[in-house]
Amino acid sequence: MSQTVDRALSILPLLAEGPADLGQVADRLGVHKSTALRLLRTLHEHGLVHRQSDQRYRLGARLFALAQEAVENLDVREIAHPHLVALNEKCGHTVHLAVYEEHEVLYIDKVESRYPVRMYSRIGKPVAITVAAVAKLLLADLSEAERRAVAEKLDYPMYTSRSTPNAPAFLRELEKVGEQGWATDLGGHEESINCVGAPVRGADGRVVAAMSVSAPNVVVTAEELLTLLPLVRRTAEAISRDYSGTGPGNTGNTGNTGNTPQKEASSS
Amino acid sequence: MSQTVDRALSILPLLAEGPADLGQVADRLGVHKSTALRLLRTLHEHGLVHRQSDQRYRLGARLFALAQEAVENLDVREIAHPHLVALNEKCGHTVHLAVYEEHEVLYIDKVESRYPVRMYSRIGKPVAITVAAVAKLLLADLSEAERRAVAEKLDYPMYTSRSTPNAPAFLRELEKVGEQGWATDLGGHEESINCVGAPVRGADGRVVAAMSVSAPNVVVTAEELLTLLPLVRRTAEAISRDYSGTGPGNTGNTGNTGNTPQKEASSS
DNA sequence: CAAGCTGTTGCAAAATATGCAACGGCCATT
DNA sequence: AATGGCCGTTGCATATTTTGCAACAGCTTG
Repeated sequence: MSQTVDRALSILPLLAEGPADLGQVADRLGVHKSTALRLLRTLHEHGLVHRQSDQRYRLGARLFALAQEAVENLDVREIAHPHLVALNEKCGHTVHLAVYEEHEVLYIDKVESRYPVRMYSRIGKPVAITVAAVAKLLLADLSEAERRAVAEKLDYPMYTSRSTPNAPAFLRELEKVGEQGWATDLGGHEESINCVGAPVRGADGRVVAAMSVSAPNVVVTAEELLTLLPLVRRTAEAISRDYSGTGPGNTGNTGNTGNTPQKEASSS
Repeated sequence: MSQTVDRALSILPLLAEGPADLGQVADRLGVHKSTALRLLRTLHEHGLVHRQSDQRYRLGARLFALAQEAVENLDVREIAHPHLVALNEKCGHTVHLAVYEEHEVLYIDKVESRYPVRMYSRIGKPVAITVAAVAKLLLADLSEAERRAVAEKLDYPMYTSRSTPNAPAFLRELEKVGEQGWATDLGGHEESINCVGAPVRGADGRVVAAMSVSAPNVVVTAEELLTLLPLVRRTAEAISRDYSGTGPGNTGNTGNTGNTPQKEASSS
């Protein structure tokens, strides 16, 4: 809609691949060097782009800070967090919270396992959408038309032999998940890791987030993990109740507009 | 330099404070609603902004993904990571890696403590710059003029009674840190948490990153933590050697330009 | 039922971004 | 040591793009 802004924003994913110099940016944008320079300068002023010692550009610090602030202001996350911690204290495994947005599912919170074996995942990282328990829960709540549309646009990488192979299988799985109200991922992403998840619902009954407990085979078998299902579901329902209490169905924040409260702090 | 882009980017920090509707955005930008609409649309197309169910806008998912990709492509981080893990395995405490950029210090990697007591901090989060050991290390390497300039622009919040109180004290501390080649934070940020850190240097001897080990009093006393200093310094030097080996002094990446390799995966 | 609010579109005026060409610094080459 | 080439940078005139306006549409509120 706005050409200038469009071009400027196209620089960001480009730099996410790695540092680039002015010429490379201009080429890939298909614009004159001077134009690219001015766009980069504007991005630089806003801290979204940083110029390193060799004069090349890469993504800047403010980007992290923004993403950070954004995720901390998500009210579902705020409400869910203590529940996730409590769940982790009970079972000891890794707990995740995820949301669906714009054809992507991404983690917005995580409580690390107490066991020495940990799994790789990170807040903000897009989820393996075709296999993750949280992804199934979130997609299962979409209308059938939307599900179909999404399912057909996806790739179905075979992470393991138990990964969801194709769109029909995925749609069947989503239907099942939608009916039973919970989901699993049994070695569909990494051979040795299993997950059990449950949905968090708003006041209108729609799924606004999904949570899951994950653990590797070496700690508990899939069957043992499944015994946690009632606990997981109860936790998800507790979050849903808390969440429905605050804002009626939507994603309204707590009302802090205009100033940025620093509620928690970090340490060296 | 580019007004349109400038305005569009100004929307991001605004939304970081919390969701806002069209009118609010237009007002705070000082532009007509239709203008704000078109800017928001462009941001939306790029996924930087998301429209929630109540029609209000907030920061979008792609922002997280971008920040994520960016941090994973930082070569210092990539090189340092195995060393940090190894250090964590030896001592069991939380290990941090941080860089300085554009008047901010921020964490770019973290290995969690193996002890049940953990500390709050998150990758991408700006560091408490006046007290953190890593911040002292990074700022100590700036020229005296820069140090002075930075120190005078800072706030000096008294997190605890042992926080750095003002600019002169901070500058003295930086001088000391620069000379001795290591730094501490003994309860300056949170009363019960101590840190020891050491600098990572590039081939030209300049400090490119800083690492630290942090532990709460309840696990080890400050004196015990200080016995780890040689180990921390050796680790930092090992990282420096690895880092200097790759690119001569700069922040060159590994050469993956044009395609985005998916080297690691997440799980539900 | 009407009034007010919010978001949305088409259009003409005007401000803005664009590409060009020329300059300057830097490194590598001859 | 000198030169050639490369990359980033600037001023300027052209014209493309954005902007604000005014009117419309959809929704909730009085």
